[in-house]
Formats: sequence, structure tokens, C-alpha cells
Amino acid sequence: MKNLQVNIVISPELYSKNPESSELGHKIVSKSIEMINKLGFEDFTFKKLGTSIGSNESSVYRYFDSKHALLVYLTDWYWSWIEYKLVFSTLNIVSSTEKLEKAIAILTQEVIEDNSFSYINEVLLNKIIVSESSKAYHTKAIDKENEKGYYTTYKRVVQRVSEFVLEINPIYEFPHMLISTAIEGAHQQRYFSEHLPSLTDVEKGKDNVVRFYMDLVFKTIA
Amino acid sequence: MKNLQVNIVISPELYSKNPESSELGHKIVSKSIEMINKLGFEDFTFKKLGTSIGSNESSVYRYFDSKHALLVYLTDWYWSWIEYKLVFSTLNIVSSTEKLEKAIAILTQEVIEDNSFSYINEVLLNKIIVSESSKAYHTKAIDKENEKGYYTTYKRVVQRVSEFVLEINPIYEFPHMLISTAIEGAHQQRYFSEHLPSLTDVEKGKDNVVRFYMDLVFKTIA
DNA sequence: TTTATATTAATAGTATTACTATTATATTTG
DNA sequence: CAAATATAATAGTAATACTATTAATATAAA
Repeated sequence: MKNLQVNIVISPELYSKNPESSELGHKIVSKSIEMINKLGFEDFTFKKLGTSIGSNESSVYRYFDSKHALLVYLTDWYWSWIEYKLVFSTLNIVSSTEKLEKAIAILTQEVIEDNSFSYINEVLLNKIIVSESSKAYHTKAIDKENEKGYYTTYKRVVQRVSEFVLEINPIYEFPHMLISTAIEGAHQQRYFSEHLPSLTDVEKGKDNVVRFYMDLVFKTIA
Repeated sequence: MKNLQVNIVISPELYSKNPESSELGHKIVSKSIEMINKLGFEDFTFKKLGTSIGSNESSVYRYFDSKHALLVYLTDWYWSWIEYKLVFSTLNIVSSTEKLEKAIAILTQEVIEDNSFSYINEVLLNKIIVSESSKAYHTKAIDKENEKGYYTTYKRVVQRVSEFVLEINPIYEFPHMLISTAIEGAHQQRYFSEHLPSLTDVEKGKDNVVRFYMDLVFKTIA
């Protein structure tokens, strides 16, 4: 994946002005990732963001209608990136088991190196997904936003991996629940392991989160 | 459980003035459950709450330091109630399998009737847990709050059920992850089934959420 | 029954937030 | 170079999440 020139393309519903289209847009996205990580989503504001990139609150608003819209954009970027990794790493593999293994690994692993997609730090973005992304869809406007297609990338990722599940066991009843449980669960377990460790069985050094979900998924569909 | 006079007792760290101690306290709790359901947590305010119970914003603040504190209180009340149901329904049962079955059912079922714990509507409270409770612990102050004991009841519930798992399979490596995955997963699946159904395999009439997690848990520890 | 005490209600005020609107100034493009 | 476009600067608004103060009311003790 190293030196391939690929771009994650984000659907226009998810921004007012495309942040890909200017230097300022790049700064907005990259600095917001840093700041949301540092401050948490609640304490992060467009005013603080504007100031810290040497620009202005109102300029940020020209790219994103709201703080929430920016979070949805970042989330969609993340899932687009994951989808890319997923497709790339399962291409030409014939064994369904092997494909599902790769998929579960990608979905449950912690992101530990910035794969250098230009101005986006994937390590920090992954941390935002773990600790803040549930706020993107836990909103009263969820149904309207879903209609507008805000969550299609995520749904497509779940769909793709569910298909691997059905290749292995075509009569398994709950492939989507299984995969969305594994994805969301893995994020939660990472959050818990840092903040509420007694809810987990995470040990230093071992990647128990991946092992746990790998085991769980394969046993469940066996 | 019907006519037993039992009270859920909440630890004093979770309120400024005990809402159990006055009529106004009861109203605050019961009306806030209604309003958070209707408006969502973001649009719910103490001002609106005060007005709608014929009282005052500042009076509400005497019971709870903040909106967030109230959500934590409600969450803890819910887990105390679940713990009570859990202990009650597994008492005197010798079979570990049966105990775990009962536990998973209690943890993953939708609450459909108000078991009439005085002024708290458990059906609505369960809905709040499903759609808002993750906001209680996804906060920058989580570590401090955890130290203060805000989440002990929830952790104890996970611990209790993890012990049932270990009774069945004493060498299973990840009992806490399994149980917290099932609990949080079941809530998420209920939320998804209503708002992002393609992430689930929920069908009308059938209680697939309970069936899915029951199957998953027992296969995983087999 | 008065008095003290606690509880609640009413009012006002603050800093901050999440935006909108307007105008001025750069920068790019034709 | 002119026109179009992008950005910055400034100001303003309604609402939020509180705090502080005082007034009214209920309850409990002397």
C-alpha cells in the first residue's frame, strides 16, 4: 500500500465545500483530528480550530455546516479508508476463511502507523473513531441523515464482510449483526481497556481484542 | 417481583441531594426520563425540565450538579435494577447453564413493561440506555469519574455474569469481554434495528437480538 | 406559638457556544 | 488587467449550562 497514489473520495453530501480542494481545507481536516483527540468532541469548537490554524471560525463554516457534520465527514473518511484496505487485502484470495480472517483483523486491530494518506493521520483518526464516533449517529436527526446517505460507507463495509460470512456458512442467520457487533465491540473494548479495564480481559503485549473477536466470529458461524 | 417492596438504593456520589428524599426529586427523575426520551439528551435542558414540572431550573441544580450527572444517575439506577433482576432470577438455580441463560436474556431483552418501581418508568429508561447511555461514559472526565465510583454498578453486573461463564468453562480466556460485548452489542443492535436496519438482521415478531447473543455466547464458550 | 431552619421558587446574570450576516481584502483565472 | 472567487475580520444573535442572590414557603424544635 506504500507508494500507491490513491485518494479517498468522499461524497459531496458530507461537506459544504470540499476540504480536498484547498490548502485551508486540508488544514481544517488535519487540525480538527488533532484537536478532537486532545480536547474531546464536546470541548472542540470551530473557533478554537480557526484560531489554531491561523484562520477564522467563519472560514471553517464554509467547509462544514456544523461540528457534527465534520464528525460525520471524518467518520466516513475512516470507513472509506477501511473499505479500501479491506478490498485491497482480500483481492485475489480464494479461500473465504482467509478473506474473513483478514477482514476481522482489519476491523478489530488498533491502527498503529500513519499510512500517510496525505494530510490525515490515521492513528489519531482511529482514536477518534474509538472514543467519539458513536456520537455521530446517536443523534435525534439520525433518520434524516441516514436518508441523505451519511452512513452508506459504513453500511457497505458491514455488507461486504457479511458476504464473506455467508460464503463460509450460507445458512447462518445473523451475518450483519455478527459483523457490526465485532466492529463496534472492538472499538468499545479498546475504549474500555483504557478507561474501564475491568469490563475487559486485555493484557499488555497481547492483542486480546483481535484474538477475542476472531475466535468469537469463527466459533459462532461454525 | 410484583408486590415486593424493594427500593433501588443509589450511592450518594451520584447526586447532590437525594432525589428519593422529596416529591420534587421524584418529579425531576421521572420527568427527565420522559423528556430525554422525547427530545434526546442534547436538546434536553434543566430549564425545560424545571418549567415542565412547574418548578425551577435552579431547584433542579440542587439535586444534580449537571445534566451529565443526571444521566450518570439514571444509568446507575438502570444497572442497579438490572442487577436486582439478575440476582433475583438466578437465586437457588444450581445449573450454571441455566443461570447464564437467564442472565443473557435479562441483559439483551427489550424492556416492555413498566415493573412499577415507583416513579421510574423502566420501559422509557431502557430506551434511554439504548440510545443515550454511551454518552455517559464517552467523556473526557471518564477516568476521574470512574475513580469516584460512578460506574461500579455496571462493572459489578459484568463481573457477576462473567462468573457464570467461568462456572461453565473455567478456562475461557475472555469472560468480561464476552459479557460486555453482549450487553453493549444488544443495545446497539436495538438502536440499529430502528435507525440503521441494514446493520442488523432483525425481523418483525422474532426476537433476533436475544437469539443472536444467546447463540453467540454459548457457542463461544463451548 | 413563635422561632429557627431548611427547602424551594424567582430573578438576574455570566461566559461560552454554535451559528449567521456583512464587509473588506487577498488570490486566482480568463 | 478585470472579474470572479476565496478567505479573513468583525459583529451580532439566541440559546446553553451554569452561578449567585434574594424572597417566599413549609416544616420542625423550643
